[in-house]
Amino acid sequence: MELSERKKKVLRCVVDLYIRTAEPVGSKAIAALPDMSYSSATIRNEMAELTSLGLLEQPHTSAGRVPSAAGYRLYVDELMEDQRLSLDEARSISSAIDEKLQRVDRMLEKVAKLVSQATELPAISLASRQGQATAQRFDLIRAGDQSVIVVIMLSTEEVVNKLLRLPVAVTEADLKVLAALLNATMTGIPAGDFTGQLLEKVMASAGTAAPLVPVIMDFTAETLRRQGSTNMAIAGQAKLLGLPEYRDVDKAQKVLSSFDEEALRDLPAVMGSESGTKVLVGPENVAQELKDTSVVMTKFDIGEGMQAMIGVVGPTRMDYAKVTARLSYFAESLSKLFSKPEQPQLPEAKTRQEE
Amino acid sequence: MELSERKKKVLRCVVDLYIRTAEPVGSKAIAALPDMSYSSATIRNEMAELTSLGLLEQPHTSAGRVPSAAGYRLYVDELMEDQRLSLDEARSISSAIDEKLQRVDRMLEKVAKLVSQATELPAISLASRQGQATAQRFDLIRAGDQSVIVVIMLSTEEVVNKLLRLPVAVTEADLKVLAALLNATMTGIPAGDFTGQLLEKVMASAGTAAPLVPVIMDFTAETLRRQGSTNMAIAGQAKLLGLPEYRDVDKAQKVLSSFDEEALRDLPAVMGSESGTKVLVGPENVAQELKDTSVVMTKFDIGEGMQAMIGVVGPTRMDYAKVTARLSYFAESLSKLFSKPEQPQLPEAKTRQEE
DNA sequence: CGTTAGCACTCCATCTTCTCGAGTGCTAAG
DNA sequence: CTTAGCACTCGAGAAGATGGAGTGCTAACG
Repeated sequence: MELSERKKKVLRCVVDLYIRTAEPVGSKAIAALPDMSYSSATIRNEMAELTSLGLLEQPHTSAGRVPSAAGYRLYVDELMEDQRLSLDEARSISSAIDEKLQRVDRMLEKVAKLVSQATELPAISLASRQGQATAQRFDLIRAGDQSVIVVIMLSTEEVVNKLLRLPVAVTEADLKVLAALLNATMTGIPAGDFTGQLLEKVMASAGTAAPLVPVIMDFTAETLRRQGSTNMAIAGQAKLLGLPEYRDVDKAQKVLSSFDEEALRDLPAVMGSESGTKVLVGPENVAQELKDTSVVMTKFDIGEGMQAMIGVVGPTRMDYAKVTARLSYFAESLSKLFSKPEQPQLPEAKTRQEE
Repeated sequence: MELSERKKKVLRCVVDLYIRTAEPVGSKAIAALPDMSYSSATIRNEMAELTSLGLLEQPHTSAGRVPSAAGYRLYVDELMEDQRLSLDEARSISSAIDEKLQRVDRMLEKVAKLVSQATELPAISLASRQGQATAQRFDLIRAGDQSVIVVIMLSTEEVVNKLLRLPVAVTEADLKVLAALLNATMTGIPAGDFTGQLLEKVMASAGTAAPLVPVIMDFTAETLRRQGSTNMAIAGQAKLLGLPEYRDVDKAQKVLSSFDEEALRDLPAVMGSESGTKVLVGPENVAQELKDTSVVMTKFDIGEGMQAMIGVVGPTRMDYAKVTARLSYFAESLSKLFSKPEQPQLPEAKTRQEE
């Protein structure tokens, strides 16, 4: 069923206005809008029909209308004007991103903070790898008589290390042998296959350096497991409380608690595998706690088999246009930043957008 | 001026009760307490005097009494019964800590979460080093024709690494020379001294590997700077909203915002340098936002020149005895865990306490 | 002299009632 | 098809009424 142009226009106005004011909007308010050339009575009729179509709702008789979940859906999918960032905003965002982002988790924190600032809502950022990581190469550095630094290069191109204290002294020669052994036996093996069996096999050939093996294996397995898991960061939680719909402390607490818990872990599942922005409107939502609450998430690739998502959590009436615009811009900038080889730190080329 | 025993007892009861109920306590409630052998009228007299001494306050005539900041102070300093952990609690806490805590920031997150769970309040954990870190040793590992892994061992005994992509190919020999050069010139130097001058000097001697030098120096300086800074983690923010005093959204928001901002950065300064537990009661507090709010922080050493702090933020009427007991226990367990060499992962010896 | 019972008084929290106004749906005229 | 007009609905917020918890004071008690 297709809506008339006028109905669409009215619906759009209702949503826009509701987004701004957070209060039910009446026919008069719509009629007063600058580019609305009908009287409030006409609008009323249209609104009545939109209501019976399930796109608007009335909190009670004689209150204005509020968009229903279906109404938001339609708005997001069809009616929303895709709001470009102004030049200023784009500039300030990209200069913020430019800073060197060292490690993944630091990066996530930073990004979450930026997104939160840009949207004035709580923001989530997460990154995960698809596929199993394996160790690709081991190096052992002798850091003293009784300490060794283990450096492991992973298939994901990430490098991890750990300083080990030993109860016994080891020689350079020991380490050389051990490193060769590790590279021969423990590379290319997914986390799941680090079993007691493998341990025994490796230790048997390890000679004097045998006591080191279990520790290194533990560390490796742990690291690989961690690689598979999802990192995430949240910022700007307090912003939620500034919004009128969360003046109800109970509601706010539910949402905030769902951050603490692992409830958000399965966001990636909900998002599916395609990149792009998804809007989860109110009841369609992931966690039960998040009625009245929408989640907007953008998924994108950051190279090297990693996927990242950024998103915000806010009231269902949040300004979707603004939020999605900002998220897409962030996503784009970030994936550019990451696909670029880290090394030649070229001054960011002209990637600005028109206003 | 010294209070009579009875006054002390009354004061303690008022605070205890207020902690539990979050409501002004009346004379009758105190008199009804099991080990209170006076009538409500007597208690009333005592309370009136305590009020005129500034230790209690009345929200208004004909409401019960509430401890004043000074009252809390006295309570914390003298009256509080130091509440030992029950055996069960101690056991559950130490088993939680036992898990391997890999990196500092992971560790902080985990600890904050645990503390928050144990106290049912928002918790903060932070760690910082005192003194300047320097690089102690450089190793370069060739990871392919055009990539190198830089491994830096710091004076703090932490090891960091970074994978570098190069625009040019390098040989093992190049790297060996460069590593020697780095170890000769860039070790033992604090972050502040990584100047353009040093860069030029090192590059002059670097030969074919010269292009690598600036990147490594950048990374080193950045790392050292980060070492000096304080890491921190916060958990359980949503718990704040469960407390009656923060049903006032504005108040809650102020406190939660102060987490987001860097307001807490100067907590270390306020804490001074001695180890131990400090209670910052309401108005004595750090940030202006935190009126009505107290902060309990415990500072302790975790070896290798690192100091850590754990603490909670909550209403001034929080259960100080419980909170400090738990914090001290955490602090003790953690500093034990860290002072122990990581390697020989002995089954935790008997460090339980009596009930 | 310290302790306690009794009592008048205060003042907040809570509930009820009332009023006001925004917004609606319907009808009839343009 | 659009618009003006009007009676009607209903919630938000103000105003008022009620009850009870808690106080301070006084006087009696051991």
